[in-house]
Amino acid sequence: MTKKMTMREVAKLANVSQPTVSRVINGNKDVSEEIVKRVMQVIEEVGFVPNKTAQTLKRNQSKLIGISVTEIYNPYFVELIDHLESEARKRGYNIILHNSKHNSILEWENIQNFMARQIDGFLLVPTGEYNLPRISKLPIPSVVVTQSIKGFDSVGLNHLQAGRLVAEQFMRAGHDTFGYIGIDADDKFRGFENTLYENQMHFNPEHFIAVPDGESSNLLIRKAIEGYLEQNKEFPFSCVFASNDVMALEFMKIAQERGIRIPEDISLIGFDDTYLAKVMGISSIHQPIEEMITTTLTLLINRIEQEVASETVSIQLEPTLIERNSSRHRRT
Amino acid sequence: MTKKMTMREVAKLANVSQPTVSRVINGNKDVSEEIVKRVMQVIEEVGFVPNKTAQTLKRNQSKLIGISVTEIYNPYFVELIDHLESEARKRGYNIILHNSKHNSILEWENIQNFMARQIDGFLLVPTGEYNLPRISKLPIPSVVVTQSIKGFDSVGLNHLQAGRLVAEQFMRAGHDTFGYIGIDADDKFRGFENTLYENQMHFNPEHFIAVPDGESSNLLIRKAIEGYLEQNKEFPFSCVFASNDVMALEFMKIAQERGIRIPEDISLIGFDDTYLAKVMGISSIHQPIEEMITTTLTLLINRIEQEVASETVSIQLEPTLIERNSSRHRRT
DNA sequence: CTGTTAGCGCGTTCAC
DNA sequence: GTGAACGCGCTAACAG
Repeated sequence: MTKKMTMREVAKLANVSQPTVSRVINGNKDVSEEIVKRVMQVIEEVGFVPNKTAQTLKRNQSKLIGISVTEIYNPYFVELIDHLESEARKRGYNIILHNSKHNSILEWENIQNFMARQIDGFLLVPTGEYNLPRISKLPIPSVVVTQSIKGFDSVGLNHLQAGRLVAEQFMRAGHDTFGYIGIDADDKFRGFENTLYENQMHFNPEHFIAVPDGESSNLLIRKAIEGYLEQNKEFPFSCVFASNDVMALEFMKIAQERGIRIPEDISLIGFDDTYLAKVMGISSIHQPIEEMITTTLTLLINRIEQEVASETVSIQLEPTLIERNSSRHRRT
Repeated sequence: MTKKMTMREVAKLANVSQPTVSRVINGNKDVSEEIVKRVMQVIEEVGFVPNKTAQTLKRNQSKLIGISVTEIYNPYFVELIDHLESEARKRGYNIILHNSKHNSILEWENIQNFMARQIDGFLLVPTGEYNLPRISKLPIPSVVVTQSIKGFDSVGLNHLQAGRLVAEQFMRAGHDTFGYIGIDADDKFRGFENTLYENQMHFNPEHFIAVPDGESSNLLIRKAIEGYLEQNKEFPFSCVFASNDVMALEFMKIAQERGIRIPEDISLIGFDDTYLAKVMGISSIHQPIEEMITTTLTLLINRIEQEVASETVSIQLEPTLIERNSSRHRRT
C-alpha cells in the first residue's frame, strides 16, 4: 500500500514546480522535452493519477453524465446503459447510474445526488411527470430518453408507428381478434388500436391484460396474466401484442404450460427486441438503441458545451418489426 | 435555469457567514435555532445542494465505492449491481460502475479511473490474474467478489461444493454419463468431476463443451454447442451441468429445436439461479447474492474506515441447488 | 520555457 | 454562538 500521490510530491521528486507537472499532464506544448521525460518517469514510478475531484472543482466541469433509469431488470435498459457507457467514454465522459425503481421520490433524490456530484448533464427515463417541472429549472441540461416529451429535450421512439406496425402485421396474417398486454393505454397501444379502427377492425377493451405499473417483475406479470385467464377461461383472441419482451416471454411460458401453441393458436409480438426475444424466437419491435444513444449524447453534450439555451428538441426514431417464429402463422 | 448555488451565496442571503451555513448543513449543535431556521429557509428556496466534490477534497473521502464487473449481459451481474447499489446507499455510499468486458487492459483503465475519481474502495469481479499484483499495491482497499482468491480480501461461493451438489443430484437420479458446458476446468467443474470419481463414476473429457471466454454472448454459446453437435452427431450424455444460466438456456433452446426432451432425454442444471432459470424452469445452483453483498460491503467498509492492515480475509458462502423441471426425471 | 500566485467550494481550526 | 483565515489538489493568469 503506497500512499496516495499528489502533484506536489511528484514535483518534488522531479525537481520541478507543481504547475509544471500539471502542464506535462495536460500536454501543454511549452515544456522542454527534458523535463517532460523526467516528470513522466516519476509519474510512472509512483503510479500517480491526477485527482479528478480537484480538477472538477477548478474547471467547473466534471466530465460526468448521470443516467436515471426506472428499472434494470428489463434487459432493454441494460443494453441502453451498456451502449451509453461505451459511447460516453469515447467522448471523454464517465457515467453515474441511478435506478429510480419507478419511484418519483427516489428519482428526485437521485437527481439531487447528481447535482451534488457535479455532473455536467444527465439523461432521464422518467418515472412520470412528477419531477419534470423542477428538472426544467435545474442549472444543468438534461435529455429524456425513450419517450418524447413536449417542452423537453427528448429522444424517443415513434410509439404510435410501432403500434401501427404490429396491427398491420396481425391484420395481414388474417387475424380479427386482438389482445394486448401492458400497463396502460399509452402511445404504442393507441397506435395499435387506431390502426385497427382505420381498417374496420375492432379492439375489444376486454382483451386488454393490464399489468400493474412498477418493475418488470416476472411474478407480477405472471399473476396478471393468470388472473386474466381465470376470469376468461381462455384467451379470447388469436394474436397478442405485449408492450415489452419480458411480458411477451411470460405470456409465452404460460401459453406453453396450458398447451396453447404459439404461433398456431395465438400469434405473439413483443417490444424492445432484447436478447430475450432473440433467444426465444419472439417477434418484436426493434428500437434502434445505438442510434438513440448517439443522438441523445450528441444532443446532451451540445447543451453542455454551448450554454446557449435554444429551442427544445424532440426527436422521434422509427421502429422496425423483427419477425420471428412467434408470429409466423397465417390464419385462413 | 437558476444558477448553481454555493455556500457563500446562501450565507449572504441569510445574513450569516459561510462557515455557519456549513455548520447548519452538517448538523452542528452549536448554532442558534433562529439561525438554523433562517438558513434552512434559504436553502429550500434556492435549492442549494452541497458540492460533494469540494467535500471530497476537504475530507479526503468521497463516499464512493467502485465496482468493476466483467460483463453485464449475464443477469446475475445485474442482480449483483442492483443489490449493491441499494445496500451501499443505505450505508451512505454511492457506487460507480465499470464494465471491463473480460478485458484486463480495460479493467486496469477502469481502476485508474476509480483512483482518479477518489473512490474510497472498490469491488472487483476480476478478468483474471493479470492486474491482481498491482491492485494489491494500491493505496485503497478492494474486495474480490464472486471468487475467493488467496492473499486477497474476497467473498465467493464454494464452487467445489456447488459442483458436488450437482453431481450428487445427477447420480441420485440414476445418470451415468455426464456432460458439462463451460469455459474451462474451474472449481465448479472440479467439484463436479471429483465427486463423480469418488463414486466410481467417470467424466469423459470428450463430454466437455468448451465455450470461448468472454461476454455471455448467446451467439457464441450457441455456436459452441452447435459445433459440438456437428462433431458428435448427438449429445453423448444423459445429463449436463452448465456453468451459468445463459448457457443452460441456450442448451435448452437447441435441444428443443432438435426434438430432444428436457428432462426426459437430458437433464439440465444451470448456475446462478437468475430469473432466466426461474422463468424457464431450469434447475440451478443458487448463489446467496444478498448475503454476498452485505458480507462484501461490511468487509470493504471496515477496511475503509479502519486503516489497520490486518490479515486478508477469504470468505466462502455455501451454494444450494434449486430444483425445477429441467432435472425432474429419474432414469431407470 | 518555468515558477509564483490566486482561487474553485467546502470544513476546520482559531479568535472573538 | 459566530466570523476570519487557511488549505485540500488542481488549473490558469501572470511574471520573469
